[in-house]
Amino acid sequence: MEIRGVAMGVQGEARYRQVAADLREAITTGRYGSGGRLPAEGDLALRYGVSRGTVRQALAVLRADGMVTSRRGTRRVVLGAARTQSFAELLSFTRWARSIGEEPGGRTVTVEPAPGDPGECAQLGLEPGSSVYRVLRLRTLSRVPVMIERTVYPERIGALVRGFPIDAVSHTEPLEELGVLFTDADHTIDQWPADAEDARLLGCPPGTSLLRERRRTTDPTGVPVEWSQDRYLPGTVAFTVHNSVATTALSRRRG
Amino acid sequence: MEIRGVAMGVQGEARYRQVAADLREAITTGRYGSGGRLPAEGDLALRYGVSRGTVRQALAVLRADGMVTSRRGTRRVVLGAARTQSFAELLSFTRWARSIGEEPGGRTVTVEPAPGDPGECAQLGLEPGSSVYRVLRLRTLSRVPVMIERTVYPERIGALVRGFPIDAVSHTEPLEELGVLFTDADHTIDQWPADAEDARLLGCPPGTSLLRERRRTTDPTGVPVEWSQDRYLPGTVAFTVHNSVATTALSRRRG
DNA sequence: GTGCCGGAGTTGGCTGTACAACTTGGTCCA
DNA sequence: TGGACCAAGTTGTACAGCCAACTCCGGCAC
Repeated sequence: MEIRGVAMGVQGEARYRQVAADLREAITTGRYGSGGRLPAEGDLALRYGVSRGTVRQALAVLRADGMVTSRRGTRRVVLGAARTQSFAELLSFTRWARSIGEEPGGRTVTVEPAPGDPGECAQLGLEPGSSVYRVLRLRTLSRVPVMIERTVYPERIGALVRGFPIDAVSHTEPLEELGVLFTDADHTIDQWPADAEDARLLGCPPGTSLLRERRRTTDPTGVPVEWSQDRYLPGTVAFTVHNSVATTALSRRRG
Repeated sequence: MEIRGVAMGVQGEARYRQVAADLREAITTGRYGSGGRLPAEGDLALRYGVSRGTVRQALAVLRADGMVTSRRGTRRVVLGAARTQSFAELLSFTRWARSIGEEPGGRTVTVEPAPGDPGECAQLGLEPGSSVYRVLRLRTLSRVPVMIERTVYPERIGALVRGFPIDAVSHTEPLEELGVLFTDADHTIDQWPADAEDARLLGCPPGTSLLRERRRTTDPTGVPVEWSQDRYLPGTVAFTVHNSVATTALSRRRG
C-alpha cells in the first residue's frame, strides 16, 4: 500500500484492485477471523488513503467472490477464503493444473477442417455450413489421462491451432499470444456416457458416465472464439460455484 | 420509467434495478439485436433521468449476468438474453420447477435429530457432536422422481423443519416465512454412484452415476443454515454458469 | 424482568465532476 | 497505396458529498 496519489501506472493496476488484493490477503491469512467483522468502509478509506467509493468498489470484488457478506446497517462479515479461481484458470486446463500443483499434459489426437454441423455453427454464430476446425485432445494430469477435449474453432482461429505441435500442452496460451482474446464464457455441466472413442482414449469401459462441461467462449466484441466439450473421468474433477442474492451467475436447467 | 426524483419507496425498488430490469427486457426482446451495441452510458443516463453512476450500476448487473460485455473505449456489446436465474430459483427446487413450468413435488422420507458427524458439524460451523437434523426427501417433477435431497440443518432450524407436513412441497419457502434468511451459497458439482437408498427411491440400479450438487447456504451474518446434498438422475438436470474476466464465481477442483 | 424507544454507527443509493485509457474512423502525408 | 497520426467518442477510475434505510445497543418506563 502507500501508493497514494500516484494516479495509476505505477503498477498499471487500478487502486481499487490493489485494495481488494490487500483485503483478500488479510482475509485469507485469517487476520479478521472467519465470521469476524471487517472495519467500516470509512475506516478502510482512511487507512488506504482512498475515497469511500473506491473502497466500495474493492469490497464489491470480494463480495462477488463470496469472501464477505454485506448488509445495510451493520459491518461486513467475513465468510472465509475464496475458493474461486481466475477466469484464466477456469478456461485453460493447463493453467488450472499448474495452479493446483499438478503437471498438465496434452496430446492432440486429430485436427480436422470440416464444414460445421448446424449445432456447431449456431454455437459459433456462423452461417450454417461454414468452415470450422474440430480438434480432439487427450488431457492428462501427471501423465494420467483424465479428460477428453473436443473443441470447435471458427476457421480464422482453427487455422492457427492447426499449426501448433501435436504435443503442445496448452492451446489457450499460444492463442492469447497471437492476439486472440477470451473474455466471456458460458458453461454447462452435466453427465454423459463415454462413447467408444472416449473409452479407448481414457481407458474406461464404454458407457461409463463422465462429467461433461460444455463451454462457449467469446471475445470482448461478443464473437464466439471456441465451442468446447470436455469429458472428465469420474472422480477427477468437481466444479464449484459461489452465488448470493447480490450476484448470481449460476442456473439450473433441464437435462 | 418516469419515476424520476421520487427518492425510492414508490416501488421499494432501487432506481438502478429498475433501469437494469428495463434494459434486460429490451435486450431479451431483441431491441438491440444480438451482437448489437448498447447506447452510451451518458445517453442512457439522459433517457432514464439518472446519473451516469446509476446507469453504470445497472449495467454492472447485466454484465454479471453475461448479457453484455464492456470494454474501455467502445460501446457495450449485447451478448444475448440471460440464462441465469434468481438466487431463489437456484436455492429452491420448488421455485426452480415452477419457473420452468413443471409441477414440483416433495415427499419427506425421514427427519431425524442426531449428533452431527465431524464433517457435518464443520460445514455448519458447529462444535463437533452438536445436535443437527438430517432430512431425507424425494423430489419429483410431474410426479416422476428425479432427485434425492439430503439436508442437514442446525438444531435451531431443524426443529422448525420437523414440524412441516410430510408431503410439503417446499421447505425453503416456509422457512423464509419463519424469518430464516438465505443469502449466500457455495455449490460443488460432481458425480456420485447411487447407493442402495438412492436406487430404491429413484428407481434406478444401484451404482448408477448420479449428478451430485452439494450446497452450503448461509445467512447474512455468515452463519450456515443448511448443508445439502442433492443427487439427480442422469439427464434430468444440467447446471449452467456464466463467467468473465470481470467476474468469476466458478472454479474447478480436484474431484 | 421485559419491552419500547431513540440515537449512534454503518451500508445502500444517487448525484456531479474530473481525468485517464482506450477504440475507432478519418485525414494527411510520404 | 499504405502507414502514421489525430480527434472524437466511450468506458474506466476516482473523488466528494448527501441522505435513506437499517442494525444494534443501551437507557428508560412499566
